[in-house]
Amino acid sequence: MFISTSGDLRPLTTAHLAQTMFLLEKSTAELAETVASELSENPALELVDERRCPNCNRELHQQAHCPLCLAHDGTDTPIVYLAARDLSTSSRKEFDDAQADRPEPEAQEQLGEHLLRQIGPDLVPSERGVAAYLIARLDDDGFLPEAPAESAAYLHVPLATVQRILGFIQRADPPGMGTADSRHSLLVQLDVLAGDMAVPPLARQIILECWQALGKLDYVHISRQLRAPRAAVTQAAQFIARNLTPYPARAFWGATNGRPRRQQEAYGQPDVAISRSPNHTDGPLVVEVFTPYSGWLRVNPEFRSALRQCQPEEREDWSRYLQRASLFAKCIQQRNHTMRRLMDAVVRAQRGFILHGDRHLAPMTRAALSRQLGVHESTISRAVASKTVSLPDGQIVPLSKFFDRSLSVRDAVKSIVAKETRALTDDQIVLRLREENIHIARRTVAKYRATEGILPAQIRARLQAAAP
DNA sequence: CTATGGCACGGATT
DNA sequence: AATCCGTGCCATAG
Repeated sequence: MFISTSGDLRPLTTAHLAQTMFLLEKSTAELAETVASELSENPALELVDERRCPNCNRELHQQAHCPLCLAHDGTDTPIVYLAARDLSTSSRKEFDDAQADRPEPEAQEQLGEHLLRQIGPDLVPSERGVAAYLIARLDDDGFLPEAPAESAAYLHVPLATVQRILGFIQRADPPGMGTADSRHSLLVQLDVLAGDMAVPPLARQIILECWQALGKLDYVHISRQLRAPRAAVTQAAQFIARNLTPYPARAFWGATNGRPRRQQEAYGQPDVAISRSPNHTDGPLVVEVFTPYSGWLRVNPEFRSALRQCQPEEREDWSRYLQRASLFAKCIQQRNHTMRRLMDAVVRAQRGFILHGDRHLAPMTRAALSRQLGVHESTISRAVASKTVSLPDGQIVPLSKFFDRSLSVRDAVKSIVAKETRALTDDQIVLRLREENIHIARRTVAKYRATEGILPAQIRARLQAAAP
């Protein structure tokens, strides 16, 4: 219905196919670079700064798409169109806002720089390389998976140097980075904190001697083992829970409170934006597939005619340019076409999820979708893997979330636990789910709990007893 | 005995 | 061909 773009879109050559795949797996940001460099290298390629409505092909001026086509036809047929990133009007502001207080796409790298800046002044020049190496080796949680001695051997520097630098890293802004594990990290954080606030005397001892019991919130056991009053233990444990984090890297962004660490999903600008139609909130969903350029690509007609009258010795080079430009333009077109069809199918299938949340995610596989669209499975996989989507509520999620087989069930588990009055065991949760016509094994509930960061029933019960 | 987590297997998915 | 996922079995802790 919206496929009125000019020409034949079937892959003509293997080169065409290969390059289209190559382009499909790029995110919008990466595509921007590719297009820019192709434009600068290839004089035969031209960017025409003129936009047309992808539905009716009418020329557009200021608007992102033509209002006639937005006036909805059916009820929930999605409107899918290409939009130049910098011209997208509706969601632009929200992206900026979202980006302001959220982790950047390369949070890891930024965190690294952040650390280096802090400790830089303390280092002699020869130590900077060591510091950079150590920081680069930190994992997602901020731990150093290898022993300092290993790093020292690898870098051919004295162990003492490594230890000195690690000391700086551990005391830098998100405190406790560069330690071996959560336990060491907590101890370091405690030391840092002790500088400017009162730390319960028991806290350190509990972490040192009752690590396992602490994880299980078993205060009775701890107070017996340390021969300390219950109240003091509880107070110390609460201090730990409130002020320290077992995963130092994650504390870099956002607040440290909120115990079941809500791992907020963090991405930069999305590759696709889904929003409600501005006029009819019940109407079709509006889907913007972003392109990194405005206008469209084609072979420069002047270049083509110049070819006829150029010098013979230049002819070969020129026609090579020409061919390459036309191939590139076709591939970009093919990519955009595939992305539009892909998003159209996805949005049709997942309308409920988009509007009403995780619970309504319909099971959908890449394989089935590839059959529906008549493309190869790997095409879908690649296209899905590197893209993010912003939803009407402003969340930015990876496109792959639309293919999560267990999301809706996990959400059901979450809400059952959230509503429970007494802590339910996994078996009881299985029964509750059965009432909602969801049939899964007890073992699976346990797995889902784990991935959602929900504690086992016994510990939840203990928490409930302590809290009110 | 009950609740839970680890390991590993088979089947589906990518 | 490699990976992911749901599940059964078994060991462990309380």
